[in-house]
Amino acid sequence: MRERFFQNVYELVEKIPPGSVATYGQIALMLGHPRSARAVGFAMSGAPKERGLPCHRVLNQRGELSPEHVFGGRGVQRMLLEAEGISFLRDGRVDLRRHLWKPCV
DNA sequence: CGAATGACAATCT
DNA sequence: TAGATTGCCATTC
Repeated sequence: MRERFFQNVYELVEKIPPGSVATYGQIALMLGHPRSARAVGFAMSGAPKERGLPCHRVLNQRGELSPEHVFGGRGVQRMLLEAEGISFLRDGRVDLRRHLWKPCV
C-alpha cells in the first residue's frame, strides 16, 4: 500500500530534533517525492498526535504552520515551538533560515 | 472505478 | 518583487 508514504512521513517527522523545523517539501523530498508536499500535509491531517508526532515542527515553505485549529487552539503552536527554542518573527512566522531542519547533522 | 478534496510547492504573468 | 494560477501526490466519498 502507499501507506508506506504515510509511515515514512511519520518516521521522518518524529526524527525532527527539537529546536528545528522541517517543511512539507523538504520532507517530501527526503521521501523521494519532490512534489508530494500536499500528500505529506495530508498524511499529517490524520497524524496521530498521541503517537508523539511533533506535527507542530512541520511547517510550510512560508515558515508558518497549518491552521491553528488543527492543534486545538490558536497560538498553541507558537508556544510549543517557542518552548523548543524556535525563534519567532514579528510576523508570527518561524525563522526557517535559522531553524530549518538539516538532515546532514 | 471516477471525481473531489487537502496541514503545499513551483512556475508564470 | 508580488500576486495569481496550475500541478502533484495520496486519501476519501
